[in-house]
Amino acid sequence: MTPPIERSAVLDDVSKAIVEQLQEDGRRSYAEIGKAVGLSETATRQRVQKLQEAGVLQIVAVTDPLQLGFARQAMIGVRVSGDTRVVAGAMSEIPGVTYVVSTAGSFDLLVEIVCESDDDLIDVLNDRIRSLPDVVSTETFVYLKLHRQLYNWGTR
Amino acid sequence: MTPPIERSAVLDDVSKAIVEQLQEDGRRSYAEIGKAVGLSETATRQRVQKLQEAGVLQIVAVTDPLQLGFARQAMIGVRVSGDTRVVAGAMSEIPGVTYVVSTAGSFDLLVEIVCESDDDLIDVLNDRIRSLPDVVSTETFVYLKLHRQLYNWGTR
DNA sequence: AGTGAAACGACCGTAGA
DNA sequence: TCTACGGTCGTTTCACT
Repeated sequence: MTPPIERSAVLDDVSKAIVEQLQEDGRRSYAEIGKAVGLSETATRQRVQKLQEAGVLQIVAVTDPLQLGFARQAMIGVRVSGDTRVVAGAMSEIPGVTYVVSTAGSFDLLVEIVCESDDDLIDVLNDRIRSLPDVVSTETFVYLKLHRQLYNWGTR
Repeated sequence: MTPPIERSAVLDDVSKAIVEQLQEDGRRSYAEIGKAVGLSETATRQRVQKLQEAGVLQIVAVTDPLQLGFARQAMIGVRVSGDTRVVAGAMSEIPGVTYVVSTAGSFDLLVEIVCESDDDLIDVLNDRIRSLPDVVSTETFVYLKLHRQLYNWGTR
């Protein structure tokens, strides 16, 4: 007898509803959220706290780079010789690097960069990324328009 | 005479400090933030409100896909014939698509997907992405490990 | 755009089912 | 793990600089 397939039991329906509320407004009061999901203020607060401690949920301020004067964004595909983890660690330390992920495919790493101008982008690419020992080659994809950016998936 | 170069005057130093506080904890009280940046609670709240209305700042819950049972993530490089904007719009509607950006380079679009399994990934890729009229070809980069993810850049 | 004060509401610990 | 409750603190409005 095989056990029934268990679907991500991390969040029950009530917690999902709570998270949805917080995705709309991260500062919504626990009392209001509780009213919406049918729970007391205390219980709501306890659930949110547990989710945060478990690292499932975090409530943070998110800013728009364009509005802060960072007009240039790009994704860099990187091919690496040797340990990708070491290179990934080095990449993560570079100012303006907002995203580093190891991948399977024709790139070993994908690295997202945010900067003020084309000149900054060239500087970072040459001085900080391509100059790293194990970086074999890179390919740059300059952002033209961000169409969609979701910080969450899986709650609705 | 040329005017002096103006550096993103959207945020003065005080507002930057406020945003930094909220990046650490999106629910930190305005009173506490005000104390840290040397402003009254009211003034602090007014500044945050203005930033939110201007779309510079938003305070939201961010969840970890892995902990919610979405074990498979991938970036898809897409080559498109015709209007990339139309294709980008169609991509944005696909469930599990968390990121869509138009790029200059050997891909026209970069699309990030979050799903539960390899089977789901194959389904989305074939049934939803590669089946779109103007999609010429795709290249998939399956995520092995997310090293760094910043939701902000430019405040510190 | 900022402060300060007063009324209100949210937050947070504790107690108990 | 939930509800109930009271003390404390944060939020909100308003009058004013």
